[in-house]
This record gives sequence, C-alpha cells and structure tokens, in this order.
Amino acid sequence: MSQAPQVELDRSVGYILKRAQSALHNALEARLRSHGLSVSQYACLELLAQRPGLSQSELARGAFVTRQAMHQLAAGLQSAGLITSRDDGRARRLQLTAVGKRKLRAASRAAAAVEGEMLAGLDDAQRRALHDSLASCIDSLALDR
Amino acid sequence: MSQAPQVELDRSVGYILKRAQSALHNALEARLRSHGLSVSQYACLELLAQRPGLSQSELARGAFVTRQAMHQLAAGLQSAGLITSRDDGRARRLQLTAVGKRKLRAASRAAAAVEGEMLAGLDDAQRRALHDSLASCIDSLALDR
DNA sequence: CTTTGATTGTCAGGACCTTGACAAAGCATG
DNA sequence: CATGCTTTGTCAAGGTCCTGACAATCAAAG
Repeated sequence: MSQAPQVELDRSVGYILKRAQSALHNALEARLRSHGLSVSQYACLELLAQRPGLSQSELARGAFVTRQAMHQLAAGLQSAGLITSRDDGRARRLQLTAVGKRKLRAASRAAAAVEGEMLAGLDDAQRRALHDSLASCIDSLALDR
Repeated sequence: MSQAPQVELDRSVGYILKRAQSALHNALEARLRSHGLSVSQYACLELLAQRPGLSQSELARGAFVTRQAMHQLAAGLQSAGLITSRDDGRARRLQLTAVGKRKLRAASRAAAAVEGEMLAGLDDAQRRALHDSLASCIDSLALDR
C-alpha cells in the first residue's frame, strides 16, 4: 500500500521547465563557443545593447547572477574591449564599445537561430501561450516575497 | 537608421524561460533550506525514489550535472545516511535508505507546494499546454545532436 | 542638517561544479 | 577469442559563482 508520490517527475512542470532551460543553455553554449563568448557574457552584451547605461548591479539582476559575480564578469568584458564603464555617483554604468556591438551582432544571430530551432514545433499562437504562461508562473512565484 | 535587434529580450521565449526557471529555483531553494537539503540534493532523492537502482552516471544526467559532480554529491548523501550504494559491475547503483525516504517525503511536500504556487494562475488545459510546449522545445533542441 | 536605511561596488574566503585524465568494466564487431 | 569503442567511477586542478563583510554613496525621514 505505497502511496502515490507528491511529485511525479514525468508530469511535473517544474522538472520539464528545468530540462528545457538546460537544453537551451547547452545548445546556446555550443553555438556561442565559436564566437568566444560564454552564455553569461552574451547575456551581458544583449542586456547592455537593449538597456544601455545599466549599472553593474542592475546588469547582475538581469543576468541572474550576484553583483559580486558581475564584478568579475564585467572586468573580463572590459579587458576584452567589449564594454566601457563610467562612474556615476555610486553606480558604475556600463556601455558597449564598437567592438562589443559588432561581436554581439554575430552572437545575437546565433542565439536567434537557437531560439528558432527550439520553437520549430510550435505555431505563433502556441508560442504566445508559452510566453504568457511562463510570465504567469514568474508572477505567481514573485507574490510571496 | 538603427536596425531592429535579432533578439528582443521582452519577447524572447528563451529569456523568459530562464527567468521562470530561476524564480522556481530560488523559491525551491528557500523552501528546502529548512529541510537541510539543497535543490541538487532534493533532485537526487526524488529521482532515486521514482527510479530506484539508478547508477551514479544516470542520476547525474537526471539531475543535470556531470558524473564527477554527482560523485561528490552522492558521497555527501551517503555520509548523511540518506542513500546506500551497491556495486554492480562497473556501475554503482544507489538507493534511498529509510531515513532518506522519510526526509524526501517532507521535502517533496514542500516542492509540490512551490509548484502549485507557480501554476496558480493557470487552469488544467493551460498547464497541459505548457508541459507539452516545453516538451516540444526539448525535442526540437535534441534533434541536432 | 542629521540620522537612519537602502543600494552599490569591492575584497576575501569558501562552496560547488566543470574539464581533463586515467584505469576498469562492459559491449560489439571482426 | 581478440580488438576497439563506449560507459562508468574516480582523482586532480581549475574556474565560476556564492556568502559574508566593509566603506562609500544616495534617499528619506526626523
């Protein structure tokens, strides 16, 4: 008389969410390698391109790492000549360099290709529903905070 | 005459997928802390409960870490008395102990609660659609391998 | 203005995971 | 049987990220 488990891996949305994110991360990592960028580095560049002037801490939150980790990450991107920084009060605002923008453009194409492959089996309505449902999940989890 | 970006963060399914997975991981981590388990450790126990006799390498793949990382992870769980191991050829098959099963039962309730909160805004049809769409994403990414 | 609280950047230390390498054990193809 | 390929477990070394801590800066309230 064994009772049914509270969590069934095959039906669990949380587990398949992790599986999907892992698959996407691996695919992205493989494609970005030829561009000399890690997934975290690419995320930094993409964020800075679309939200210029982000501070180090803001960038960290957008890239899902601590600001301490972003400290080293940004140092690496700066010494590679992909970004520049200017002090603004206590904040350290970051910007893409021309080299960074050029490198991002190629990496961004690769990333868009990966996302396109990932969504190949879904039509527009299904893609919108997927996006909306994930947004709902984020909102629900953010409530008790 | 700036051209539109290939990747728009706000519309990107990949980015919101990462955001959702990160939110889930954080929520799970917070809830499991009181049980003295990390997310990785919980994943190990849950996998072993539902697929008993998994080898160390198989468990590693299910928990999205390398087999080298699982080597240390399993050592920790064993020294904590939560799992046991028996050699089977080259494989090292793992099993939950009675203590491990008891600890998992409580942790599993907490995890199920988190998943319930995450899905609170979605009805059954939407949950099924979300699950199926994520499965489609995984399949599509697995093709070119 | 002063004081209190929150945010930011940074440094140091440690935890966790990864890559690389190796021997041992199956598996398969000849 | 014999040989090559794959998988598994393990060890060593390195990297990346995190937690904890601190001073500096800003914001808000008194």
